Amino acid sequence: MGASQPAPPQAAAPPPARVVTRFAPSPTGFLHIGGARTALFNLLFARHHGGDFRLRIEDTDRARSTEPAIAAILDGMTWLGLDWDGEVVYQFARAARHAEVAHQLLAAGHAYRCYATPQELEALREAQRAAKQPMRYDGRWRDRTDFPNDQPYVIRLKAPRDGSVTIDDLVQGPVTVANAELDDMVLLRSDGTPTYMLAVVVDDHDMGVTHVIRGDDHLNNAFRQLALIRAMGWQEPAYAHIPLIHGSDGAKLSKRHGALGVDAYRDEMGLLPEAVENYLLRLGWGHGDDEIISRAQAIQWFDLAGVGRGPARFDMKKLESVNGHYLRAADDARLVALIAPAMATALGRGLTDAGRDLLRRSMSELKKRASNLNDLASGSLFLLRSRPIPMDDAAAKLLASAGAALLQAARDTLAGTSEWTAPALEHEARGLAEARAVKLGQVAQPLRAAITGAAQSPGLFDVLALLGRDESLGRIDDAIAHLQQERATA
RNA sequence: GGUCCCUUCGUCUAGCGGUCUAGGACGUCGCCCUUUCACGGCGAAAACACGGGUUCGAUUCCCGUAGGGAUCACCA
Repeated sequence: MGASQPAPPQAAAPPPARVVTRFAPSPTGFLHIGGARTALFNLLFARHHGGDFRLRIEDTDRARSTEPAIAAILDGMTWLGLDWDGEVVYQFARAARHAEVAHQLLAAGHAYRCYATPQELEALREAQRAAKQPMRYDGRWRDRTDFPNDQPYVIRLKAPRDGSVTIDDLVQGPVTVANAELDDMVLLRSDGTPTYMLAVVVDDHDMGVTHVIRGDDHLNNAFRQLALIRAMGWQEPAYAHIPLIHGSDGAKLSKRHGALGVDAYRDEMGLLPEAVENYLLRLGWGHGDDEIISRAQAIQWFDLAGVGRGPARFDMKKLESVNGHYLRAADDARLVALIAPAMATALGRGLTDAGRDLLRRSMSELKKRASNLNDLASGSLFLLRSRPIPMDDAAAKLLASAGAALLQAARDTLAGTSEWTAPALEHEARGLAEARAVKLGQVAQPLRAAITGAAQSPGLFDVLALLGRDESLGRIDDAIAHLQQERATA
């Protein structure tokens, strides 16, 4: 600790404070996957300790902050169920309070006016760069009192110059930085607005934040923020700096591999929020061999000590796999509702109640064959198509090589079944295959093509049962008619 | 470049001095199930970055090297 550190405010231990964490995104873009994970960890930690999870929008940069970005962040948080406590705090609205603290520091002698111009500082940096010296403010106004009257000035923190500061980071462990490495940061700009460094510290303090959990790109900032906290004599929060997420190639996450808004994971990739949450939780944190972890279990198990110290790579394949798991576990009616819009678009018409009911009844089979909602929707389309349904190339080939005669025989056999159920239909089909001394597949594949328009589908007899007698027979008739017409024109 | 952080299968991770012939998951490959595709089941290949220490004993502790990352604004 530096010799010039002020004494801790209270020697007596304060009562065990209620844990308060916060997620503080700046609304310059959308809520990306890394931010979502940071928010998740903050939420889980707070809930684990029965505390509060707050949300603060860091919109002090007026030029870069936008309304749509704020809306997108709130939307993304809501979708993922990252429910925050209390009101959202907008940092810009607190600028007066921030300035007040800066002036308080100035009055107490913990801060000073600096009249160096931006050009002057740029020249300083240039000289340092040329001399291969570390680039930092040299404190030229730190002890001066000959202030010009009409010149603009900034307020800088008079930070300790000797000694060092150690942060016992809850993820990174003890990290020590010499005070000589830190320069006197700007608290209040010459236009009177607060800098980020000032704003975070004041807001965290005023919001009662006890644990600052954020990306490790802020680790270096923590030391300067701590100097400010100590100058004010405030209670120091605990810090936890979690590693950033990297792209699949190990480079910093970019548009190419995953650094999209979470809305893209929902709207474009068709992922379920609980799957994204589970994947994010496991990215950088583990609990033994557990992979599928519910929110309730996560709250019970989550701890900062379990967070890895190295950056993790984003792996879309695994996310899809986790999504597939949650898709299969999801409620059928919910899935129907989720894919209905996309299906209506593909079909060019809205879904009828009968159509929705058919989807719901088929869902247990459909969802086993999809790992995201897009595939689920496209894989379900054949059920709702209007006759005659379109054939893909594989299906057309299957029908052509089978021939109309076989289809007709199959149609007659199926039509003769006493009850239109999957077991009964399968029994009939097997009987036909046996009578013709062919494998079941010889009969089933052409039928599948006629019924679904594809070479792959859920179990054929389940589909027949689901579609019903009239629709099924009708589709087979369509295929037969098509084959005969082709032969006639050939 | 200065400072700080990190390093177990391709990827996410378990491991917190002997239980490691290093476990799980995704991916890959093979087999089974089977009317197709999936789901599911079984199995295989696949890792402690390197070099020094400390120790009776290092994946586990310490120090280097290499590699990776973060950060050095009147941005956040």
